[in-house]
Amino acid sequence: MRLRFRQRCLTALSFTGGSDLAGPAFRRCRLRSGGVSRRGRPTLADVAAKAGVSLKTASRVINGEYGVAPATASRVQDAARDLGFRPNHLARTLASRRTSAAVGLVIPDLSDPFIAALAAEVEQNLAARDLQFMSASHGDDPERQRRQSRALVERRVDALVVVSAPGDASYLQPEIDHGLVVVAVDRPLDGVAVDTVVVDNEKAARLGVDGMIKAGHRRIAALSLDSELWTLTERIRGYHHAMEQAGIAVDPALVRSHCADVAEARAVMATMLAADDPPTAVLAAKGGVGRAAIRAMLDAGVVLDLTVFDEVADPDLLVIPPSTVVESGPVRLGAAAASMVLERLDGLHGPAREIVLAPLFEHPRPLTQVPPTGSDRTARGARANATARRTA
Amino acid sequence: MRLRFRQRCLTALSFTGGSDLAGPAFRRCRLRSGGVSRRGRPTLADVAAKAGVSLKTASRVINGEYGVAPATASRVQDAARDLGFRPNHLARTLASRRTSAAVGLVIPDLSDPFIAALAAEVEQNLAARDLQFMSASHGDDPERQRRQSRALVERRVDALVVVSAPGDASYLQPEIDHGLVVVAVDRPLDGVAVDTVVVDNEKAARLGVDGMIKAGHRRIAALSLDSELWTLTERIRGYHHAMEQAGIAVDPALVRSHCADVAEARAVMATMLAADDPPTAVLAAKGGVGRAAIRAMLDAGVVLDLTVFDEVADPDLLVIPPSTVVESGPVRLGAAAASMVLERLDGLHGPAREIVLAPLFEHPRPLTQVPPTGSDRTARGARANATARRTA
DNA sequence: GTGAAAGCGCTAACAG
DNA sequence: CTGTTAGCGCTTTCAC
Repeated sequence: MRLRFRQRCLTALSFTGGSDLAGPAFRRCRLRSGGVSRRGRPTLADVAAKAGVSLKTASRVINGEYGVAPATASRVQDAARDLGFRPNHLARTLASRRTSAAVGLVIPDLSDPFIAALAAEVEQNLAARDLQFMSASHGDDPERQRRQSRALVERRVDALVVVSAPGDASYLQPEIDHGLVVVAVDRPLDGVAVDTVVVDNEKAARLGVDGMIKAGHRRIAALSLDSELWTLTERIRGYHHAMEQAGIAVDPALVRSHCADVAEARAVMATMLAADDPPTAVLAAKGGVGRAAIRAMLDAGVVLDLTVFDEVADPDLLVIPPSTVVESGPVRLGAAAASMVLERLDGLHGPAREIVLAPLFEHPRPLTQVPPTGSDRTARGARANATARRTA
Repeated sequence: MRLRFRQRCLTALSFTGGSDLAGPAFRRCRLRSGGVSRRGRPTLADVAAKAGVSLKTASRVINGEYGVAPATASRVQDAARDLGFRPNHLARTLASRRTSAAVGLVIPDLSDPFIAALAAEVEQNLAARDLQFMSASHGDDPERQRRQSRALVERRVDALVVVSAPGDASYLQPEIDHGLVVVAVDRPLDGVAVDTVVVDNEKAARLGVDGMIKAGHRRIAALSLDSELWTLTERIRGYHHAMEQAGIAVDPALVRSHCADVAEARAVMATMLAADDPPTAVLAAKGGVGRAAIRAMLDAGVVLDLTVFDEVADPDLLVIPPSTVVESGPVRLGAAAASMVLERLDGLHGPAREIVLAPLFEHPRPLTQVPPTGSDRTARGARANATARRTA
């Protein structure tokens, strides 16, 4: 096959000499000769000339306007086809004083499946309205977010959908004043009042921890990353609320909300499990942290109840499935954000709107019911067998 | 916190009255008054007027050119800041006769983690060169791919990176002739000779199956989806080659390369497992199909050796980890594609280049060694215990 | 039915 | 150091 593939490729039309770009500045080297573009794209004027009509007539045909004799129209169409004419959307936007029909997506990182799912949904909803979609990643760096937003504004996007990095974003206010539509999704945007769609992450964590408390757990660990991310801090707040409401004193040794990375989370979990008084259940504030906890449990040979967030891909197929999965639902977030954008673009005025979605819960595995007797049960007491369960 | 969030949002600067867009056509309603744009963005002319200088001087300052008196320069800068001026990249592109500094990514679906990882890598490499990135999904529909490509060309992207739908793409040839850089990644592009970076999928499958044969398997099933996708058909070819080379007659009952979807793949696998003469190992040509096979094994209470593709997220954490994972490596594919684009944009001429990467192999679980005696071993004979393994 | 002229927001030569 | 004149590729008046 290796061979076949090579063949197919190399017997195809020979390469036409490469791009007409040269030098790091990508300057077009366009040599005019006789009034028609040498290389580079033909213009509407070229088409008009070839068809022997005026610019305006050519324009009418290309835009499907009425009032052109059929014969003239087809002459123009032939010329356009022969020349490989493609209308220049940039010039069109400029001349028509219309908007660019493009929307920018400012996100942390496209390679995160949660973000990718959200982005895909936004794109699909916008594509249905012929809006082009440009994305720019900021890697949770506020400064990069600012630069990326600026770049998109300079390209005159009609709207910005933002999954924001932490930090102030009031630099967007002037753009909003100048008519830019901004919608915050998954995380609120600080310093500007814009349409927002988020999930109640505090409640999500609170209910998750509550479920574990109801199952009899009292020693519940909480793991998160060292980050100012709104979603993460909300989840840790939810943990504390749930414990407080249940009248359980939080053991500081069980709360590590500032792990540097996933590897540290795993080590921290291992240490907790090896301690005299290990937790019997865990809240992991982020997908990767949850998987780190699972690895630590695997290493220690124990199975604790576990609440994780946004474990998008088949949590029930994990060796130790989490007992509770909280989903923000990237698809519904993306869909809601897209529809807010469209409404604003359609002329909706009025104050910033806020949608707070309820978190979604899944239980790939039933919680281990911990008998309410005694309070210093060990991790080993809560052990369960990973192979005991079976999925539908 | 629910409360706190509301507060923070609603006490922020009050919403300024919405976008300046109205009606479904998104036409700007821009009322001029006294020569300065009422709403809509200020132009360089506005800045120049406010600073009391000519257009060209303002332009010089905005572009950081030399030869402007410091006092003049700062007056212009102040004016620009006060007005909230942002250069119009579209107009700039048009006037300067330079390229748009944008690259289009034409992909099947952003929500696929493999594609998302590839896209993220392309974006990152291009962003480092200040190239804006636009993506467009085609959902493996050739007609949509054509439309999306056209839309990107009309926006005058400098290059197109394509993870192609099946089918002819020779409609790109005129664009290439007009200077568009096109790079195919992960899957070759039919009908045009362009720079290409793919993985040798035939070899990937062949080696994967070969490994299972070497472990003693003879009844090896192959599962794939009903699709013309190059990657999938290559993998099925690889399966047949491996079997042929080993002199094993392929049992047609074990090859189902045209499942309609993942659910059907699961059912097919279940049927195979329940048959008198079940397979002892499986090749699943795609991530989702692999997980379907795992579910079927789980249902049947057996663990067969399994080769899967592109199981990006922690295959070792699956209940039944595949014995072999073949990775195309979305990151290296994306990086290679990006660098090919950059080289062409930097003026590299010459024939289409082809990079064929070797597949990457991982073994989350050692293969079950099947004794070479007898040939009608049942699935039950190859059973293993999922809990016996432990990961590093 | 068709076309000429003006201009979108900017840069690119040239002059002063 | 600064300004003037063209024009990018297209749409938009408004006239023929």
